[in-house]
Amino acid sequence: MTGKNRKLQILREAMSLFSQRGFQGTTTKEIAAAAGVSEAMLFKHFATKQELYSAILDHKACLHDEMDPSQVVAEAVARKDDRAVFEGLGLHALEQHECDPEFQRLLLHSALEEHELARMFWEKFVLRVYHFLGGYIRGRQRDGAFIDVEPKIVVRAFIGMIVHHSLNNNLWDRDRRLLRISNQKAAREFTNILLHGIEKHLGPSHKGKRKEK
Amino acid sequence: MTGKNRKLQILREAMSLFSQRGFQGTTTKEIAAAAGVSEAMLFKHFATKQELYSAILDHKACLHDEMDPSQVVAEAVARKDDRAVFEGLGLHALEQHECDPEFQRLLLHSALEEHELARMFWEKFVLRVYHFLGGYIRGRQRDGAFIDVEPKIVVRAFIGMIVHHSLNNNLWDRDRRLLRISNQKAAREFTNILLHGIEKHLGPSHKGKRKEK
DNA sequence: TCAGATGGTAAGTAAGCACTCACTTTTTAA
DNA sequence: TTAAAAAGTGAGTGCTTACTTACCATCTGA
Repeated sequence: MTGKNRKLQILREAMSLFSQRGFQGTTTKEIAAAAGVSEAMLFKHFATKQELYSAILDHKACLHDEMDPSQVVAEAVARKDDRAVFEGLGLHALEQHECDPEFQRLLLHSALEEHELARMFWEKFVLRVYHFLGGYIRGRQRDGAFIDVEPKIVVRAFIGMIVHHSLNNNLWDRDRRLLRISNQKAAREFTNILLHGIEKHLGPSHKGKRKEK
Repeated sequence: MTGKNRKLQILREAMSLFSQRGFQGTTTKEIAAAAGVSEAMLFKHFATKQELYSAILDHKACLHDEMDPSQVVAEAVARKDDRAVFEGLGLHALEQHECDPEFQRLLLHSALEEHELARMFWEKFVLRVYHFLGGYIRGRQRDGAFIDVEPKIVVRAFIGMIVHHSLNNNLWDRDRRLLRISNQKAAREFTNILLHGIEKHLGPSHKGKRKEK
């Protein structure tokens, strides 16, 4: 097998094992065995175990440059179709998480271990999502379509529903004992809640709640 | 120092270190040093490192028997004050997380490492919250106060906002670069969103959205 | 045909790990 | 007062870890 390919294979196995057991919990012996080579070979490609972790970062970084949230729902944004914007973004995220659950685990491990990967993801991805979605919400507030809440709070609320749901699905409750719904339904219902809330709208002759001081 | 006290002290230091670095990432030497004793002393109190982890479980388990979600907002539930129920529960959770951030980290580590602690927390706490809050929502739906959504989905949405916000605050964005709001405000705003959504309610003469098929 | 690049390994090494043992000091209580 | 129990430790033990060394086998192109 060629050097390039072997290197990639080692990297993939390392990512898989790191995501399962964390950085400290994974031994170079295990990684080498999983990749079907000797430890010596592994250390020919990556001088240290740390370097393997950094390589993951490089490998994933390029992946996330294309992962631009604004692209996913560009058309819905243009049409100002709020439902399509939130539902589209939510569904996209849920499916991303579902088809690559390893990455979510890897991120969590790296956040707990305060690894660079977590910071990178934050800077390169999370900030951008907040900026993009926050901007959209601000625009719709100017249109008079949304109530006057700090957009960041709305973003946090929506991302919270989505991410928490994913985290439940592939960390806490993998066999879906508590809630088993399709990604489509989840995205639709969360969007519903975000846009309409759960109280029945009784028209303007409301029972005069909203005791906002 | 008496045996009981020393044992407790070792346990506390162990919890603190496990929450920072995980089970695998913490050495018995470090724990002993933090507790100000020799490793030999540590192993007199806990036969193995694993036993230390289990002891944490026992130590925290009793703590969470009193931590009954229904107690926190019992009075609001009786009054059917939806806002007070959700806001009260949310605020309680946020403050719990803020005053004991170690526990959240510990839980995450144990979930990733598939430790018993995570399963225990799930069974003893998460299930109960879902049951309690789900029941309340179902009741309010029967009252005609809430729209007809699967209550579990609403619970997941709300818990998602709260937990994700806490996770941001003490894992991803500890210096609150992205969003810095008080727990009160967070609980209030999330509750607002859950109950009312973010679209402006234009009364019944609505622009005929809701294209639900 | 053969030098050197390439892909690969068995067998180390030193440090670190969980855990033990033989032993000393302090406290307790009869 | 004293003996036993309790609190405590220094110096290991054997195993595992990240990483190295010295070496083998198979291509490749001049």
